[in-house]
Amino acid sequence: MAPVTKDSINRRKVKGGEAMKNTKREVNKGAWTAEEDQKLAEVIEIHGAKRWKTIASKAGLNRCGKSCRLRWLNYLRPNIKRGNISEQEEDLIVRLHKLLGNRWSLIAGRLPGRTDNEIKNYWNSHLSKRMNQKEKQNGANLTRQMISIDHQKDRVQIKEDSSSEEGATSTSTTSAASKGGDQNSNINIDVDDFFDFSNEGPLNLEWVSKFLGQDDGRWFN
DNA sequence: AAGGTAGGCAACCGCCACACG
DNA sequence: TCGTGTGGCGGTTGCCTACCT
Repeated sequence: MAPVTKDSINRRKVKGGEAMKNTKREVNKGAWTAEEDQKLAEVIEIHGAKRWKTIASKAGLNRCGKSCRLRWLNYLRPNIKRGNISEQEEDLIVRLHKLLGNRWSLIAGRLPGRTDNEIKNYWNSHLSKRMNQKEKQNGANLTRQMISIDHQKDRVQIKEDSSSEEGATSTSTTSAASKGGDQNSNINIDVDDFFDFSNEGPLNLEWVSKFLGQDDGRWFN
């Protein structure tokens, strides 16, 4: 299947933008036009990317603030990458998903220029199917590491989640270990430390491997 | 050639958390 | 403390294109 091209998307935008107007509430919905994009970008350049409701009104767009925010973050934002997800990025997505689950915003935070929406779409359309195939190949008994965050204690706990193909799931909790500690224990670490990426390169896989030590090879071939 | 189907992506929806008065 | 507004997030939908029969 050939990818949906940018041109085709833009053609769709114009057509859909007109067709999907919600006249009852006088709020535009559906695809964005190039004119709307330009207006939105101009207003954000002046006022900054905050107070989305104000931005929407200042731009003269019959859009809600949420729609403007989404459009900016997923499409118009500078330095945004679109398409052509590299093998390295793909590998990182898979590893992070194993660690974090469907926390797309957190995963996107590790991939500069990528949006949570793009990663979510990429996962749903590409990786999830391949993961399912891989899991079937590897047998019924799987071990998944699940992250849980204790907001009261500001701690992150990584649990091993053993599941079978029948869907039975049991979560075992063993004694806490220090960060990067015992291989057979759950890991209990500091939230700020865990999500502090300031000292790392954007695609540094070492910290992922620290938690997923059993996976030292690529996921897909 | 025409209709059906799957893939892919943008955008919307609903819920939740947080800030502020 | 409570109500309201706003932003953020994940799930889901809608629609177009390319491929298949």
